[in-house]
Amino acid sequence: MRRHCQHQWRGQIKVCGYRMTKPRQSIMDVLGKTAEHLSAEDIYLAVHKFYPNIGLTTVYRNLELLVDMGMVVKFEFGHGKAKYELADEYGKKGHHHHLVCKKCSKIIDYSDFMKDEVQFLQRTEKGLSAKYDFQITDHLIQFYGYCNRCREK
Amino acid sequence: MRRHCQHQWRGQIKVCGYRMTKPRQSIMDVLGKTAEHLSAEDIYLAVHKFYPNIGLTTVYRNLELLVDMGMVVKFEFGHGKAKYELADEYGKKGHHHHLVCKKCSKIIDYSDFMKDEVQFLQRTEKGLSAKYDFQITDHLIQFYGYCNRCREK
DNA sequence: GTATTAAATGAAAATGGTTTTCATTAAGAA
DNA sequence: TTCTTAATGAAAACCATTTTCATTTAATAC
Repeated sequence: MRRHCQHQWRGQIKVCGYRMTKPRQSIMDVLGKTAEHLSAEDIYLAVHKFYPNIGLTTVYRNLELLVDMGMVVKFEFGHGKAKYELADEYGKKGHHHHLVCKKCSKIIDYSDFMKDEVQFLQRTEKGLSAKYDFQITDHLIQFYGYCNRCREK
Repeated sequence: MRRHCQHQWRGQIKVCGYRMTKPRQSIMDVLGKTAEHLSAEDIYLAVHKFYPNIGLTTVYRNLELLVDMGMVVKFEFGHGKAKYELADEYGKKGHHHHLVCKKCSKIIDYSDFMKDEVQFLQRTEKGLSAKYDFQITDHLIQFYGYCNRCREK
């Protein structure tokens, strides 16, 4: 897969038989420009600034579509609202995981220590697939705890 | 921590300044007896059979309390309802993780390949804590995919 | 450019898991 | 047994997300 690129997005959507609409484009733009982990409402508000006609429903619908197409990833960090980010291949962040603060909900992206992780995942996925006859397509690795500001000194 | 044991539960609750009530006891009983991953409603229905006065509200309230006390773990597998199980130290399952089928939502517990995992976690947590000044208390590792019945052959 | 047609949209209503409110009950100490 | 306060249950509220449905619009054909 290639890097973040509008033409690729558009192409992908066309190829899949969908139309390139203004709301669709706007949502992708917002996701492409932020480094944050946005909720549907966050995205709605951001798009609303330059495209005030957008409806929250449309945001949800398009996010679902983009997630299905693999261009966006949905995360549930456990505070009610789902968060969305561009998939590795479409965003500028590259492959990363998250540290989640249990107090302030701050989320830190990290992409260190990935060699270890890849090794661990390869071995484990192989072993699990075989033992449980289960086709693994995906994994979730998240660390929870307290960030420096929330930790009692 | 010690093994699954009613007297420990009760003691723990008392020690924390809470009262031992019939609904509380019932919820712990249900969680202690099942091997499944129960939702609040599942627990409500199970308790309801032998304690028909139980209210769903009470189930939610007590689950929250038990989670706070660390006796129960809450999981969000991503299909709307949270699932609950006894914490490692209180249940009979021991430390384990989950394989989640994206189609039928079946959840398989596994506790194999843990040596690798422990190694990976130790190294990674150590590295992340230091680099991001973040106190890690907890982690979530989950594999998603298709179980043998849902996988197109 | 215009007509055509099905996909996409937006507003409002519905959904459904979870939380809150509040009057009542009951656990545990005195 | 009394007393205090935590705990309970029913009903209502909450709130993120989905559904409904009439209207708009992107993309294709003319």
